[in-house]
Amino acid sequence: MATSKKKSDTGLADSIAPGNVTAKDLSNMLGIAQSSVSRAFTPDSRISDELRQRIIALADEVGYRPNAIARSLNTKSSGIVALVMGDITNPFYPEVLEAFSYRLQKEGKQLLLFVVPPGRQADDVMPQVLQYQIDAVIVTSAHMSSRTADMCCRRGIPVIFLNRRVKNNSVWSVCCNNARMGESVADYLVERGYRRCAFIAGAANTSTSSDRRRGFVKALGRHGLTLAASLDGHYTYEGGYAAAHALFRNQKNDVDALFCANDIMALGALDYLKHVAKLAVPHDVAVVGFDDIRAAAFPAYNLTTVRQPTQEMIDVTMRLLAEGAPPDQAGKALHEVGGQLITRGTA
Amino acid sequence: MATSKKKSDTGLADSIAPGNVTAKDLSNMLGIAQSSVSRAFTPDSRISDELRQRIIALADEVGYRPNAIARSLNTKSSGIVALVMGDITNPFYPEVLEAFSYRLQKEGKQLLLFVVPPGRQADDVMPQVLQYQIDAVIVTSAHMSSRTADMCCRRGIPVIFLNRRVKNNSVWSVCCNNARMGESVADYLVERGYRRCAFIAGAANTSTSSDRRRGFVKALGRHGLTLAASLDGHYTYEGGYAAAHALFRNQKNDVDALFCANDIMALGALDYLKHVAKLAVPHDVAVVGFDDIRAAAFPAYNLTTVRQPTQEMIDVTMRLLAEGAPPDQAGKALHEVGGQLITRGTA
DNA sequence: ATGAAAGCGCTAACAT
DNA sequence: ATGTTAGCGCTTTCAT
Repeated sequence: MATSKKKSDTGLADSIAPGNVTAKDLSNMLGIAQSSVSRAFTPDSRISDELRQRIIALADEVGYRPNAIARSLNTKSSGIVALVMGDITNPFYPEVLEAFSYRLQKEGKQLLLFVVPPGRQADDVMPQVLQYQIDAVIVTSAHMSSRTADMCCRRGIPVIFLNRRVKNNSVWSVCCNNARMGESVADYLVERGYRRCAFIAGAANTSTSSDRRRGFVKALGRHGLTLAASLDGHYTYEGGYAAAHALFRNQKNDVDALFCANDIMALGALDYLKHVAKLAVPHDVAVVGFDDIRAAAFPAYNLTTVRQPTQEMIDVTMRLLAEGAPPDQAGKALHEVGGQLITRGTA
Repeated sequence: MATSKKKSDTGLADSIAPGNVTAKDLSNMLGIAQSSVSRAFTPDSRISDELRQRIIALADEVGYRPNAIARSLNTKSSGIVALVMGDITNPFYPEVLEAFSYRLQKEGKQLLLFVVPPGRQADDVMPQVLQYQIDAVIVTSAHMSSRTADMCCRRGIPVIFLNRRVKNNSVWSVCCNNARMGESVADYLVERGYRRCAFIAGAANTSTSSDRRRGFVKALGRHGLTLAASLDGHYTYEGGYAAAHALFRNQKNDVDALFCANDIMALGALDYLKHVAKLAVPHDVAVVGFDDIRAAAFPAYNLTTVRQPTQEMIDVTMRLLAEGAPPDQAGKALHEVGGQLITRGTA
């Protein structure tokens, strides 16, 4: 029981009080240079296979792993990607989050998450985020000022907007072809005989909502129609519900189809129409959403919607990250990937 | 326009090429010691108010913020809390995530998120996580071996299981009073006249599911009843749907009430019962869930369920983190907070 | 109260 | 291929 109580003294780590073995400890135990230990954990570094094996073996035995913080300090890259997300209440975003997490894990990167509270901006959290030598910032469903985006850019931190188009051309945007899909929805509804089509918008000022609306209106125009109504549903369930309420409370028949800028609003609208207004969907009124969240396929809703190509959007995002280049001034800062109309029971 | 192009040369940071101003730069500009800059950003440190003001003022002007990575390196604490989450598909967990994120933001801490893919364990990601000098690990809805938990503990990293009870007494558990609420559900169903009650379990081996079941069975026993059936629904929508299908496909009337170990299974069961089996809920069969996710209140489901006190659970978790102490050997490693039965239309 | 100097644990030149 | 030596940007003694 004569276990020595010395610590970091002889350089031989006590096997009884492990926890934080360092590269120095390891090198002492093996009688080699500390830098060799570092090399053993650096791919493509000049070190003999034999030495690397010995180092790794001992490392496994004593539970050594390089300290990522120390590494980050001199490489100036932490291996951490920040994801700034508003509106996590919308089930679409947890789906994005899940996919993103898997993707980053595969690349050995970490995911630092910020949920932006309703009514606040991504800007508020950025100063904090930037203290961590983040490799990149992905902003989704949240607003960030050009000023802040530029600040990141100047620090060499790429900023990518996912599911938001942004004017600022020091950042990338990755989106679904929203306007085009808006057109598809209009074409589909008109083809099915609907003529008095309304639009339930998401949050004001969001490109996704206005792009979808623009395409929708444009295609209606091609059929000689105009928008029967347009309300703001704030991208929330409650907003969709309230919009449907506003449109149908008087049983007036001005509207026979509802295109909602996202699914969660569509669910809210459906719940009002079916359970409160007691209308028959799609007979009395059709409803179409956008995103194709999981619940859209539940029998209770069975929602016709536009599927966002989440996986492809993330693939593009990761590719942009890997390239690391900021968008060229020329302008092509927007990447669009194609959505798909999924027809179910509501339209 | 004679802006000098020198950089980090005289020590005077160029105002045209900022990005990474360091404490050293700042101290040079002010003709003071770098350690004073550090002190200016350290609460309760010995520095005159006057000097601190000057430093902060300049820092704001040039956009200096202390490098969190460098700070972490010598304080050995990164200000980052890791959240390891399985099953993000269950809407309950995004709700937890949101609340947790807000809470950590309030304390100035960062949230590192890991989503554990289905079929894998939290153990797989822990070695990676530990490289980052994490302040604590919260595990929710995922399994982690005692071995891994002990490893964290030995490194001085507190591990807290949220919504999972665990035998290992080097970690804390924070749960709802699951067994008690299971009893409440049974009492409620029996009181409403249901006699042939089935249980749809979550993932096998999870304490939450078995605790809820145990309480449920116990209370049924008090009323002289036994469990009419018990199936595994794996805590998923599809699992709940499949379980209901298995129980009701033959229109046999062995069961008149279903207690599902979580809400998302209950939604699956409800969708099958109402839209496929065309049964009347709650007339033909009652359904009760657990969690009180947002969708439980949607008119399409209107689910009677047990509300988990998410906020309180997180409060307790944060308090444990602040205290930092590992559970005392004596055993009281489990914190239970009270749930609440929310009666709606399905039972 | 402030300055000087020694690390935190690693990576990245340099040597050899 | 390996060892030696400087840092990365801070915090923290230790002086003064």
